[in-house]
This record gives sequence, structure tokens and C-alpha cells, in this order.
Amino acid sequence: MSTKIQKLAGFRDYFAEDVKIREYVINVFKKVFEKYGYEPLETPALEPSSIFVGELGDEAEKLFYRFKDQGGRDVMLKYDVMTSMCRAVAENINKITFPYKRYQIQSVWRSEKPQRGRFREFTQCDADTIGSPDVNCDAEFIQMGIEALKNLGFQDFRANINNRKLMNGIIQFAGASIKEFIPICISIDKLPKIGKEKVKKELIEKRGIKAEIAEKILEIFSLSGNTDELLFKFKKQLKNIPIAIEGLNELETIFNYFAAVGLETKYFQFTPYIARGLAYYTGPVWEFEIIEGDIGSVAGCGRYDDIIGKFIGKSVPATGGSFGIERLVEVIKQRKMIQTSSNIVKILVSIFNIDFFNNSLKIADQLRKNNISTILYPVINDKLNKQLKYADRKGIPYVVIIGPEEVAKNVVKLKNMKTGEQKTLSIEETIETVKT
RNA sequence: GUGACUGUAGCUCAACGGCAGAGCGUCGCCCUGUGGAGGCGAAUGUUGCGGGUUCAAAUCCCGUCAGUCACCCCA
Repeated sequence: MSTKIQKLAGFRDYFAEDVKIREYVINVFKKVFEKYGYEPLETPALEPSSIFVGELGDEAEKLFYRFKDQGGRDVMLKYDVMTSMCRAVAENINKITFPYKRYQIQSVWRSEKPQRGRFREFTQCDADTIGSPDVNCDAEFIQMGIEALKNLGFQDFRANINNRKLMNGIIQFAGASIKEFIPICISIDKLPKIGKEKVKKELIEKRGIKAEIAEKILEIFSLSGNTDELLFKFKKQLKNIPIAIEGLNELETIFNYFAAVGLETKYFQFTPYIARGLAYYTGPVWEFEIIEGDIGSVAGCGRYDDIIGKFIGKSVPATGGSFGIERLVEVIKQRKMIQTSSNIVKILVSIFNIDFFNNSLKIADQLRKNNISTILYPVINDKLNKQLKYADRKGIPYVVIIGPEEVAKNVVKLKNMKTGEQKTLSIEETIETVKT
């Protein structure tokens, strides 16, 4: 490579095929979101830093693209679609009819160290219900997410569901302080990945939790069973902790919703250790996990009843979540789940030579006037074999050949590139053939 | 943000102190109005970039940029 200009780490160029896959995935989400009654919203890329600072946790703040603009304002690139939406809702609180259901598919920026499936600019595919405290809205989102992933062709995925209130209760039960809540959540979240012993070690050594408290927490997490059994066991164990019982009851409401709509149990699971990192969640939290492969979580979701309230001093409960388009595309490409043809072009009109350019031009123009995506071969003096080769390489299904013989008879030759078959047709017949 | 590994032709890789190579692809011709198969031929490049050591650097050293992996965290 002799190029001296290189794109920034963690940013990407999208050529035709990648654009097509992304559009496809985004359209699947849009359709499902709209089916469930969500309406679109878009917000700016650049926001005042104040809407993010202090909301997302210390770890998140290290990843902010934050700077002073020309006017000395403290601004940052949108870190998260949902927080930006909360700002917009707070600002327009008197114009919006609540409960407000909206979806938003936009880029966000995080200054992380890039890796596969992890970029500094990525697209969040987000839907939320604002203005309802009812956890049936949470359940509806999960149902909708499952539907979207199924529509994309996934089978081996699962919504892992928990409740921050339960986590909170467990921490109370174990005797830890509320300040230790988020650090404990983050460590517990790793249980399936690194195991009980390492989590214990991390709690004690890294998070500074007393050994007996760490042990008590982990003891509760050693409860096992299916969703119903676990709910029962947790309720029994934590019966004297009101916040835990509240959380468990909410989960029960969610699972009852699933039963009512006949959701297959393989697509969801009560997963008590799931925490999600972001600090703002207040109730049910869940992620969508692709089980095979190592891409992990493709969506982070949950209830956040306090954020909008912080902007306007009036409580507005909300729930929803974000799917990561890039991670889904990564798996879809790797598994070849869709065959993308980046070629939208239906037909190439070849050019015999400069004397017949106008004949070719007129054909191309006719085709375009009939809404057929057409390439008029872009170079005048190339040989026919080169023009055909071009069509072949680009995967263009038809080629029009028009030279002296055809012009004399006022016809064209239409070649089907797949079969090699060639027909002499009028322009009208050509349009008919290509259209179908 | 921390640590490890990697970076050579469009792609996959070789050369590991001594003239920078192969396969695939690309281009041309065989084929003056017909692509895919085949035959023949050609071009590939400041070895990511910048510096240093050396008679000599793709190769060793330092820096930098980018990618992958593990942390951190997360979509």
C-alpha cells in the first residue's frame, strides 16, 4: 500500500455489498418496530455533553468523544441513542402524546479499542416506550426483539432476562452498600464466562467487597433450575427483601405475558446474573445473545425510569433497548445467511462504435424511462467482448447488442447472460422481457 | 485505556541480513459482432509509514499508524 491517507481506527468504509446487508437488516427492524406501533425519530449526532455526563457510569465516560466546539461549548458525539432521545423528549414534553413509542436507527460513537464486531462508530437500532411504568411494555419489547431476530433468520438466540431490583435486593441481603451496586453487578455479569471462583476473587480484590459478603452473594447465585424454579427459589430465599420481591414479581409478569402470547421458551431465560453495564437501568434488564459463535450480546436493553426525570424534574418512566447492527451483520455475513447481490443493475446496453452511440443511447434512455436500472457502457471504443466481460463481472443479467444489422431492421439483440441465450427483439419486447 | 501478536502485488501467502517471489485475480492476444472454459504472453510493489544499526534491512532496533486476540468495557 502506498497510500499515506488511512481511515481512523475503528471506522469503516461501506461498499455496495455491505451497504446492502445493512439496509436489509435495518429494514427488518423497521418493519417489526412499525408493526408494534413504534414511530420514527432522529436526533443530532452532536449533543451537549451534559446530557451524558454522570448518567452512564465512570467506565462509559472514558469512551466519550468529547470536545469544545468553536464557540467553546462542551459537546460530544452521541454516545448512545437512548439518552439523546430522552433529551429530545424532555425538550418537547408538552408536544408529545404519552405513552410515546418511538424507534430510532442511528450512529453512535465510542472511543473503544476496536476489535471484531466492535467499532468506534456503530449503528444502534433502538426502540422504546416512554411514559408507561408497566413491565408488560418490557415484555412487549422482548417479544418484538425475538420476532425481529427470527425474521432475520436466526434460530440459536436467547433473551437473557433479569431485574436490577433483584440485584439490588441481593446486595441488601448480603449486606453490601448501595455504592457497591454497579461494581458488583459488573462482576456478577461475568459468572458464566469466568466462573464462581474468579468472580469471587474479583469482587474481593478488585471491587473491595468483604469476603463474607462476596460469599453470601455468590451463594445466592448458585441457585439453579429453569425459569419457573429459579423464580420460586429466589422468592423463598429473599422473602424479607421487599425490593427483591418487587423485582421478581415484575419478572413473573413478563413471563406471564410470554405465556399468554405463546412465546417458545427456548427464546428466553431468567438469567439472574445478567446486569448490563450502563448505570441508568432501574428495573428489568435483558440482552439478546446469539448462542453459537463468540459475538455474544447483540442487544442491550432495560427499563430506565429516572433519566427523563433528571432533565425536567418530573418522573417519566421508560423502557426499551438497542440492537447492534454491526454485530448482527457480522454473524449474517459469516454464516452466509442472506445472499446479497450488490448488483441492482438489470441490463447493460453495449456500444458498437461511435457511429452507433446514439442508437445505444436511445435504447438506454427508453429502458430508464420504463424504470429499468440500466448501464449504458461507459467507454465508447471498447470491444464487444470486453463489454460482455464487464457485464459478466458485474453480474448484470441482460445485455443489449445493437450494431448495423439490428439498426437496419430496427431491432436489438438481447442476450441473457445466465443462459447465454440470444433473441432478436423489438425495443418493446426487450422492455417486457427485462421487466419480468 | 493496558498487554501480546501481525502488517510484503488487487487477494492468499513465501522469502527471515545478501538481486522481492508463487498461486489466484487483473490486463493483452489466440477470438476484426459475443462473457464464463482453455492456450500463450505481460504488468504488478517506495515490503503500512518515519527514523536508526549495518558494506548491505522486507528481515534487527526505536517510534508511529492500522488490524487481530486477551483484558477493561460493551452493540
